[in-house]
Amino acid sequence: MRYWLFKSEPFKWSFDHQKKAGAKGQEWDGVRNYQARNFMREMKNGDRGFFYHSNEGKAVVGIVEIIAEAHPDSTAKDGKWECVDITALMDLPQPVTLDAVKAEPKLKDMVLVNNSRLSVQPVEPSEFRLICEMGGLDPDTAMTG
DNA sequence: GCCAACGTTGGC
DNA sequence: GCCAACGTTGGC
Repeated sequence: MRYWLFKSEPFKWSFDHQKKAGAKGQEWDGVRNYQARNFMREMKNGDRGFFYHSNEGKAVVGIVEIIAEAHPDSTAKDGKWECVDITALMDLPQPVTLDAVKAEPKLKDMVLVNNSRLSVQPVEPSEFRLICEMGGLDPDTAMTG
């Protein structure tokens, strides 16, 4: 099991939208960055991820689960772009802001801090656990429950 | 709204 | 294959 982070501008696709998509989930389409695509190719069903609001909010707001592994992006004209499907699992009771992440020395190596433009990125299990705790969420429930 | 950082494109 | 020009992302 690996852990990830999905970034979205809330006015385009927010965690509320994601929750309304329900258990059938939604394609994480529109990614046109090779690094991000390659990470999606590594994802497995059941992997967990953070849902992060960029620009407005700038905070980790919820937990998602991968429910379909990489497949062609239906919004791409050619076949080289792929995406996964994700479903919303739960909210973070307290969103964990980018400021809070930057203020925590244990999180200084997060991709979120060091490569702010990458929209799909891996998260270390220790980082995932800590952010769950900071957000008031039981890490075991969020990570495996 | 600005701009730094980064990725991509295209001329050579 | 290099690199300048351009476009986009996202923090501020």
